[in-house]
Amino acid sequence: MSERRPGEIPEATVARLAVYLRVLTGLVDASTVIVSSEELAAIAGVNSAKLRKDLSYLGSIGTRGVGYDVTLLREKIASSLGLTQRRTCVLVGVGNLGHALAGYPGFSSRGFTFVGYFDVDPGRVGDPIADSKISDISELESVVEANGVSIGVIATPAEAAQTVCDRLVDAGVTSILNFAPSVLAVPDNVDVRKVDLAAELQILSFHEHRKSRGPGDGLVESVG
Amino acid sequence: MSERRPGEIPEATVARLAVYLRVLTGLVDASTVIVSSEELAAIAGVNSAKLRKDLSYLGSIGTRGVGYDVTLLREKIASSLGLTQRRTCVLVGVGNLGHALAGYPGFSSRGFTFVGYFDVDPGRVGDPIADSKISDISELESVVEANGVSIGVIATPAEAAQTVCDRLVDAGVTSILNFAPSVLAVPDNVDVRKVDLAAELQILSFHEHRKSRGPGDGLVESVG
DNA sequence: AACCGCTTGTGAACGTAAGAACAAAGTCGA
DNA sequence: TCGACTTTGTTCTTACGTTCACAAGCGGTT
Repeated sequence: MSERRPGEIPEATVARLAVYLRVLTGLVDASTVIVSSEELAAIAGVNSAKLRKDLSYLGSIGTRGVGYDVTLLREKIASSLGLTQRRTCVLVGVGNLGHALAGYPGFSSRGFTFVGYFDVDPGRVGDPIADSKISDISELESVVEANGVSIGVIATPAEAAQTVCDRLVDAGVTSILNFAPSVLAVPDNVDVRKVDLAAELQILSFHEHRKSRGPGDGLVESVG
Repeated sequence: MSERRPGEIPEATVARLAVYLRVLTGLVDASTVIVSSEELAAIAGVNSAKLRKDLSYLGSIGTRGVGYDVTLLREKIASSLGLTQRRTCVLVGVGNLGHALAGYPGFSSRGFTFVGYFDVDPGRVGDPIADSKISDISELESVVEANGVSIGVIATPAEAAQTVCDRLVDAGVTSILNFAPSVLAVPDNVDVRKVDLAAELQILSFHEHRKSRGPGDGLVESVG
């Protein structure tokens, strides 16, 4: 039992592959040719055994006694993540955060092309954004369908997120990155990842709280 | 074995508590008084057994046969996350993303007070930002120490992140939220959470790739 | 060609998390 | 006051993820 089909990569591993990819790109830029799992793991901030196991899901890439060919490994990871083809995306909700995302250099440099930026606010429509212009939300479906967009990024207020999500899914989008603080309901074939900024701070707050109580005593506070 | 000390809440649970908290705040606004684990789980998008187990770490809060008192539960979660006291934060790196974060309403409304916004660029210093002004990075330490800042948010380019991180830690910050695409090295007593925007898209890309190959065949691509 | 040292790839042990199922404990109605 | 009904809190099972430890395999050296 628990035989993993070839090509089946665990979720936790996928998330780390993206990190390894970034680190490897840095190594390529530094003209590094070979890297050992120990070195790579140290840079990526993980255990070297974990790194080797992660990479083993992609096949036998390294050379025993030597290490990994940096360029080859980077290509293997990129191909596993499906980054050999550019992917088209749309962004919905162009407030502060939406603007920041549109200007984020990491997206286009990593193979993601934004083919549309949408907002409901007529006052914003037509405004320039990242060498393009903000479009009215009514054009969402036609742009998605015309460009075969597979990824939608939602940066609207929480109230609008589910409606936008439904429209994206109906238009054919099968992956969604959600920055709105709300839980999205989607069909099974659609993947959602959420980035919850306030939640991140709250999680840190929890750890601060725990530290300030001192580790080891759990029942300090009187609830009365 | 594996007895968990009272007050020891699993990481996975902590992350979800923040979600429950947000949902509960919505219910309070809607004047809901009582909610069952089934209802709450549905809204939060989780399994109801998981939700009950999560809440059980906070003690026995619900009433069998009835459900949970919405207000009480919200207070319990807030207190567990250490949100009963306001926490002071600083933001370093005021580019596009930094501005968006500074303007994000979810932070101050949830008990986080930003007492400083810093940047290295002299051209930006003094610019207004979120009813405050951008300060020069040289003032970082004094502001952190004067305000007992516990949380630092890094929104600088990748190259600057580790240096900024070191300075924050030296000044006494014990929790860091990192938006820069880089791995931060910190002492054991410091918590780091990272938000890697490009990685999020890459993870979605992986799932798109997997879907397009069709589920079930793992060895389609010829490697030669 | 045979050996030695190094690093990978992996099997097995451990720990954490998720989900099903049920006993405990409360409310409400008669 | 008693019993039926509802929903929590928890136990147990299964799955997933991490880490250790080492055999397998490769390059360099003699």
